[in-house]
Amino acid sequence: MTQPGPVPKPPTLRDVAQRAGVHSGTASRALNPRTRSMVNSDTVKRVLRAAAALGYEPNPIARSLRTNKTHTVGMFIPDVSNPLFSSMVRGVERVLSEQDYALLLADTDNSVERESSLYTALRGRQVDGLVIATAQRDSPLIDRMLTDQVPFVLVNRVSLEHSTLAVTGDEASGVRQAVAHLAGLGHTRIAYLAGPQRTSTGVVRLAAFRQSMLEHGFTPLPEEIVECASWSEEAGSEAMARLCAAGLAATAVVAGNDMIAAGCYDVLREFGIGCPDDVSVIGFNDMPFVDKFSPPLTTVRLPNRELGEEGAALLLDRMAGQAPIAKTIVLPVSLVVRGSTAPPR
Amino acid sequence: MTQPGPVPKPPTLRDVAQRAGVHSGTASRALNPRTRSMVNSDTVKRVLRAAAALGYEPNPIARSLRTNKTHTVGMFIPDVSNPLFSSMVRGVERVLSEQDYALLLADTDNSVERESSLYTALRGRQVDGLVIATAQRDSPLIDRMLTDQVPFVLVNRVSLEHSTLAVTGDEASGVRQAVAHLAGLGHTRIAYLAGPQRTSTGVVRLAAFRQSMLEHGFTPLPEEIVECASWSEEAGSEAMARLCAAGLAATAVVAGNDMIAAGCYDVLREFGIGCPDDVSVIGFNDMPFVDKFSPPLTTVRLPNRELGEEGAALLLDRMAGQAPIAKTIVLPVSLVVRGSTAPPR
DNA sequence: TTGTATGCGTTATCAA
DNA sequence: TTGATAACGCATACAA
Repeated sequence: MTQPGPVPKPPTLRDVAQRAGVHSGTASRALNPRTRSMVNSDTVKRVLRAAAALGYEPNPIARSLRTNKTHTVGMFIPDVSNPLFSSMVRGVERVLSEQDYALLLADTDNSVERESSLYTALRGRQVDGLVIATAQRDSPLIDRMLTDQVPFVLVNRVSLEHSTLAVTGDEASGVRQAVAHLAGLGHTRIAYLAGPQRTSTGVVRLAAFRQSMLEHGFTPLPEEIVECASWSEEAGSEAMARLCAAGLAATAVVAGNDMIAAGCYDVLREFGIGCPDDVSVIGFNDMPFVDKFSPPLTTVRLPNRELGEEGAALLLDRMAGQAPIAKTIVLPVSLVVRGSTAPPR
Repeated sequence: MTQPGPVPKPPTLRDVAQRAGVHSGTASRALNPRTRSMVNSDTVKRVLRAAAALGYEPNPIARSLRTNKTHTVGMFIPDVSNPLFSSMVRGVERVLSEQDYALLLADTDNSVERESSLYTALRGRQVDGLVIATAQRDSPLIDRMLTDQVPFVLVNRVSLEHSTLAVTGDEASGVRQAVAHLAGLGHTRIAYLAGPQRTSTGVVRLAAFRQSMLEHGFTPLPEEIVECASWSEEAGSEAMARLCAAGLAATAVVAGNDMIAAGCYDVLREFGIGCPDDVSVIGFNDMPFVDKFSPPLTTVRLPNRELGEEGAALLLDRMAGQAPIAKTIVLPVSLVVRGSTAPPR
């Protein structure tokens, strides 16, 4: 059994310098790839060898204090436990870790207050940049980042007020594909269960729906477009119930996302309305297990993980001064046709 | 339109001290609750006022350099995009942020090498502690943390070799409840689709299954216990197919987790075997949407978020020197009975 | 090409 | 109770 014993202090730059027989400044230059050219290649070799022998790792804290860079990126999301966002987190984390950046995660819980206090905390920790996947439209976050001049990129949302770096799925195309698919099946009366209009995604999708309907020459009745209180199953149920109560004449329903579609399923079953026999349903996001629904859900797949990856890459470029201040990357989305859509009868 | 303009440098301790007419050392003591008692209460007031006026925020980098504490905790998980883990992350993040700790997330992707290099990276960043939710049994991670004497807590797993801090669901009870439920319905031939035995969870659940069967006086045939290559739907399908190929005599199947159960569903359908009519199925985890399966999946619910919360709290205690070095907290689990289980016919 | 010196913003030690 | 001063480990401007 090994004794606990004190942990030996990690070697510092000076230890390395001493062992290599040079001064710490030289060791610093030799170790830093960017300044390495300033030093004799023999010396470089000696320093490198000494560093390796001692198992030297630069102390990022000290480095940060000196350089004002932390090699750390913060990410704001409403809720990690939502698969939609966790996929983005995964993408972000993956790209960052490849470049030796660390990810500081902040769950805002959809609270603007919490977002604000977390922002202060992250700023205090001197994150070099921020990935924003929260989409509350009334949040002052973007303004604050702009005045603080901290590099950031919006993921899965855009700003209507400012031009910024952003990576987003082609929401409009997704909605268009959904409507076109239904139209192709012969549907003409299509209802829409919109996500909350206080979120960026909510308004973008709804606008795209209206536009798509127009393009097909369909004119949805006002009561056939109902806004959900949140992106949840419960809100979806509630909205769908309202739709049914109003006397459902539509033969198809497009839901703002899969959660809402799931709520929709519940109400359909409750009312004894068959899917897809009586009404077709389309969701959004292609969340895990929606292919196991009965019937399996037709839905629009967003490249969430890629969204995160592209966002992180863009931010990294920006922080390196390689990217413009504003630029929007739009990633393609695809309709995944499953069993919840069929011709109207 | 406001001009970009340079961002004013944030005020430092010396700015505060100057404004309060004291020395920076005094200001430091006045600001720090722990040392505040050493300073005249009038002076404290002056300093506090000055700090507030300037909007002073201590620079955590400088503080860390001095104190060797970063107020940062790292978390290792196999995959954030798995709802199981993302719930834990949420729990951890929640508790940490309440105490002004930040969470550094590290996705190991089930790779021991990646885990190792991420560990080096996080150590370098001087995290004050670690939450470990990866469960590869052959990983040297625990040994390294032990020798490095970095505080850590295991979540959703235990170490068979060392005694450590750990928070886990009552896996054995979960399995027992599952088996008891099936036995109560009249099943006597129960098969088990085990998770990979290189994971801690995999072995714990399998052992519990064997034990539970024994307690009921049931003796599963060797071919009725099959190990899946991973915790995935595909692996579940494959294992279930093997079970069927061997001539399925069991009337019920317990799956190592919900993913495996989902794979099981696919094969059942393929073979034209009815669930729950011909065979009952039980999963593990109660993942989102398993209630939407057809039939809705009976499963064991683990308090994943609470696991994360308790883990973080325990780690915080430990880091404050308030918790013992080794202690296991076991959280209760519950069986959620849905449509995939019924009496055998 | 290398050495020297200084400072990043804090906390802690030692005097006063 | 307060002030002065020295680190913490690194990067860099300047000198040699």
